[in-house]
Amino acid sequence: MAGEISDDVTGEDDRPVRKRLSSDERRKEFIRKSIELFAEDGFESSTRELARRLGVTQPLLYRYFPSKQDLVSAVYEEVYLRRWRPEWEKLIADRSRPLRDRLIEFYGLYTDAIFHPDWIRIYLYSGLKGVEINARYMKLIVERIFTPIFNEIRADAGLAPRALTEREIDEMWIIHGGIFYFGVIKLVYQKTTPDTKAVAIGFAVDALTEGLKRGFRAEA
Amino acid sequence: MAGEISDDVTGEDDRPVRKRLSSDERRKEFIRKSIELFAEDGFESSTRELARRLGVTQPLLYRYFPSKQDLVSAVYEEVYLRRWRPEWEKLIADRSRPLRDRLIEFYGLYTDAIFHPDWIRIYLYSGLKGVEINARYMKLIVERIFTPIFNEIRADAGLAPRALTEREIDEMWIIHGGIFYFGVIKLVYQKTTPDTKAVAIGFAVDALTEGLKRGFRAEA
DNA sequence: TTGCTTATTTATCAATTGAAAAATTAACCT
DNA sequence: AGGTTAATTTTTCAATTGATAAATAAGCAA
Repeated sequence: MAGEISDDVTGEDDRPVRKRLSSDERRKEFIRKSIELFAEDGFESSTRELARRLGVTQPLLYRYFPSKQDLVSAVYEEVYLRRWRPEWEKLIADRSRPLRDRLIEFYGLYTDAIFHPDWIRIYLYSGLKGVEINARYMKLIVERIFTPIFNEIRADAGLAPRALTEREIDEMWIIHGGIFYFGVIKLVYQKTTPDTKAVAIGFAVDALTEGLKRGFRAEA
Repeated sequence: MAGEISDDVTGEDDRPVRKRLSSDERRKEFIRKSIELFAEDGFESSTRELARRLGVTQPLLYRYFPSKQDLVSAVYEEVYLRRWRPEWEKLIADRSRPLRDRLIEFYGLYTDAIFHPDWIRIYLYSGLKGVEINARYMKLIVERIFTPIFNEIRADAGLAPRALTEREIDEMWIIHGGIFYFGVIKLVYQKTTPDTKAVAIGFAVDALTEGLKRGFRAEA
């Protein structure tokens, strides 16, 4: 019941657990625990439950966030943007390696980043709540992931680069969404192992590559 | 504000709108409006808002459902089970038609049934809430959809029937989930047109068929 | 019409919610 | 040590929630 205030302190245990945190640290703690809590129960979780889990009182929250909605927004920012790795784009475009290897490695890293209950659940919750940051994230996927992958598949097929059509974006969503949905099933509903993930990614990458190339054949 | 009690009455407007409903009708009305409301705002929507939309008072709900949770359960039943069409399975297994046609038609019908905001949102909400009916539904998909589709693809490839491996189930989830996720994007986040749906389904069906057959090649 | 059944409303509760204001106290600085 | 800053708690509110009990009235049967 008591004493669940902090996780790992200095290592010293003769000194009592640090009680007052700096403004910065406390704010981060609120966000960190919120991610955990919102992932479990949704954004309707109470600020009192959040405070209880942090071992502080509920009104303290309002020293750091003007309203609960501001806390929710901070959680969005953290969940969506902090896990994005700019190097993913470089990996996809690294033509010194076979395309299939690159795509499999990219989706391995990408799913390592997002196949966590908190990420997936908050993504779904925020999508359901109709938040605009969700749409922003999807736009990011199209621009920074679909576009380079598409370029590489074109190049690999010996074809000139060109922009994606709406139809091709939809097709890429089928596969990308399939991978995401696989994560939802394996994570939210049951357990998963690294190798089943790898197998699924291999299947998806081949389906994407073959599927898009099949479409290219119809071109002049 | 007032008078949003019923949809279409007799046509007479001098007579006040029908107020009392039979026990059966009222119960159905509660479920019907709940689906609408829960799809919009999630299961945390208040019973008062529900009553307001029906033009009745809030305690009336408790004549028909012992608790809000019972109403939620009734909504699950309605959403999940009422839309399932047993003839889907027959369609998939009808070998008088080319396999690709059958699969495309099946996914056309299936998505016609589930690509509605209420279905998709309630499916996601209930999944996030960790309800067991969601897991039951996924089991239904594997048994009544994946299994027959898999059998047909085997037969189409001239191979003997056999049970699905865990790996093949995962692979089928990638494609099936991709179609579902496509629906989520097109419906929850933007609009869609029938032909973009057909194109996406064609892509997915080919990816599934080719992908599974590719796996079969490794067999003895 | 009269009377009975039951669908519906009125009135009310206790618990929980987000939030504000004021009091307190831990920790840092000189 | 003493004094000051600011992190934290105490106290408190009004609104909203799910739910109950009793009063009312609509519609059917006689």
